[in-house]
Amino acid sequence: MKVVKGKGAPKSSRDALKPVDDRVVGKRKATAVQADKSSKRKAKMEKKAKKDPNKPKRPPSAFFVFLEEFRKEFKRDNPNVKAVSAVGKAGGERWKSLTPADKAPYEAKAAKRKVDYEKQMKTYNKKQEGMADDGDEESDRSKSEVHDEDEASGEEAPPEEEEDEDEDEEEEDDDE
DNA sequence: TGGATGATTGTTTTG
DNA sequence: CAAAACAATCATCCA
Repeated sequence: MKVVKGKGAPKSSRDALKPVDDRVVGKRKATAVQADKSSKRKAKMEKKAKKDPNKPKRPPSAFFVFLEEFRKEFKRDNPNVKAVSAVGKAGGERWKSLTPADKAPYEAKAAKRKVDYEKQMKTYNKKQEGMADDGDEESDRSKSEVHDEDEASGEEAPPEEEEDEDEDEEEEDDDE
């Protein structure tokens, strides 16, 4: 559990879907936050920036998959709300409200996303293979993967479009 | 004009 | 093993 932001309110606040503020943007904090390094991506970067030409982005977690759908609904119910934080908060609360069974489909999708990501990594690794920038990196792992060029190394998604989970997903969660 | 931020949680990544 | 950063989104904001 992360207890960094204070959030003194016990789970009560989370339980009840309290209306989120409409406009959260604009205020930021106090006109003194961007004074960091407005240059690259986020204010995090300390100093070492890795220069990656085109590295595949990380696969969205189940939460993000759920969020994508949730955002649509959220906007439907709150077309006036235009704050990413609003959806994020609402989504987070709702996410915790879902049962593992509900998250299952999302997780399944996220899992698929991850597999796809691995494929992208293989392609990405392949590129790196030709580009010997620094000489380091592992070396045995790519070889085994690249070995087969049937589907794994196939950069394009395989024709097999298995949609969703045909397996049993209803994981009867009895615990909670 | 365009990068940046805010907020959520989960996964990926790196040390 | 653990901590950090980053993944999407989108209106708003500063130089």
